[in-house]
Amino acid sequence: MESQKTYCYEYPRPAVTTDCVIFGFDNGELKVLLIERGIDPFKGRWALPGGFLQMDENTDQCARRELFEETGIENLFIEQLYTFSDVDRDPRGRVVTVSYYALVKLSDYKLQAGDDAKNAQWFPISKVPALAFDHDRILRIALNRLRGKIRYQPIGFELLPERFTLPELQNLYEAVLEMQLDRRNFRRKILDTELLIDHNESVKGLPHKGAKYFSFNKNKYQELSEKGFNFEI
Amino acid sequence: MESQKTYCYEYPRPAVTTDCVIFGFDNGELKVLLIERGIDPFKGRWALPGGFLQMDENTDQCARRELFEETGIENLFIEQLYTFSDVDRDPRGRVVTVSYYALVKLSDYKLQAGDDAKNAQWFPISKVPALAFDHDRILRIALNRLRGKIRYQPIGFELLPERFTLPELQNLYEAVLEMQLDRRNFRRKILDTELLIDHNESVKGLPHKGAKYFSFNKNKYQELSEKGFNFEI
DNA sequence: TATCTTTGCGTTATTACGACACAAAGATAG
DNA sequence: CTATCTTTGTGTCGTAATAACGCAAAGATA
Repeated sequence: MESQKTYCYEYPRPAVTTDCVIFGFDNGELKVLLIERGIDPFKGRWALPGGFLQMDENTDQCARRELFEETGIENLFIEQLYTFSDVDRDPRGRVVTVSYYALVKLSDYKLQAGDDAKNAQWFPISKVPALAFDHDRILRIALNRLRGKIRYQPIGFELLPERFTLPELQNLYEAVLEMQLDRRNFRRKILDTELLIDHNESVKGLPHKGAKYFSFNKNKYQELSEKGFNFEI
Repeated sequence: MESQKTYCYEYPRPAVTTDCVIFGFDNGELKVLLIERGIDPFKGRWALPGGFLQMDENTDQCARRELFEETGIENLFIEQLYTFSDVDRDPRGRVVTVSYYALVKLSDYKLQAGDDAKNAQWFPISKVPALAFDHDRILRIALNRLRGKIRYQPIGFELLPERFTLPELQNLYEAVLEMQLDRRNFRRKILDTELLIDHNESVKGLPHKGAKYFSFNKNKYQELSEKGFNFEI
């Protein structure tokens, strides 16, 4: 039985999808969430979560919806990345994809990823297998964007729990940027922005001095941004 | 007579277009190329040049094609900007547009713009009228991108003739960034990059000292980029 | 009480940057 | 021929940002 094709147009149209590169930070490693494809094409291969644009939503809403459907994650940092439109990028036919990248506080969602019927898994960036479609390329571009952006916008905090220590923050930066930073200079730069709230409480139970907890002062950042302040590491 | 609708799909699909913000620099002013719409919707209003994606081209190719068809301009700097997909952005129906911005050496194309059947015109940024569709928003975002990018990538040269003087280059930066720069510090920063080729020839026929001609050393920039060099003004 | 590891705070040398002074070039006016 | 005018081209100098590094304090263990 042939499927009904009820939506007709004067000129041919590509299908439009969104794909999302979801970054998380855990165990000192930058990770990305991938989904194992259950159907052809690329059955059994890992791919970025994504899906088709519906007629009553824009691509931002589509990306958030797909993300929620496939992982249960809501209300996270998400930003448009790039639109991929090569003629042969999908063997099923002409598909244009608007890609996004998202940052997840992994501490909040550790349990839910993989709960879904679909097989979802966090991969350390260095251990990502060959992906379906042109998703390797999308991931590479997302990574470059993240590396560029984390230096001059305070998006790193989106990857950490609400409360974090300076060594944790530095580990995050070192993992994302793949370079070593001087502990004392990093500390000074971050604290001089006055964007961290000091909780005057330290990590306990370690065999050495525990670091103090901080959290990011979002309100103050917005104030300062409006006055022309620029975050930079 | 109803038009034939011969392209049918199982699910509804948006139309996909590209729109392009074309910047030029002339007479000390940053300008943008607009096209007067000859048909509804927004008949008589000014809009960004653009058109529908064809099935045998990607959006980059589409943007370049449309640009050539409407203005005769070829082989210029062009870069994807952002994809706009709000449900109501086009009164004719669901249209997703992949926007681009382009930089033109106006000196090369002064004559051709406006040659076309369509009415094309260069507008100084400060004198752009209210545009059709959401093109105001696209222009605003393009301008922000240009302002951000010109500071850390040598794209300003794409707006100048092959040979230019340092005062001309500075005028360009001041027009784009809308701020005054110190002549001597600007000079030092630019020359210290060693990316300019000195032609040892000066502007003649002025009632004062003429500035020396330079041109941008594209090869050297690519060399240096690969070694991790970063341009910055 | 000594030891060990990590955090937290400081200093110093070097470099980058902004503000500014002044000479040189090329034309014009007397 | 000389004075003048405008713009280009070069140098200096004080301040601010940055990188490199020393050392004490905290918190646990032996």
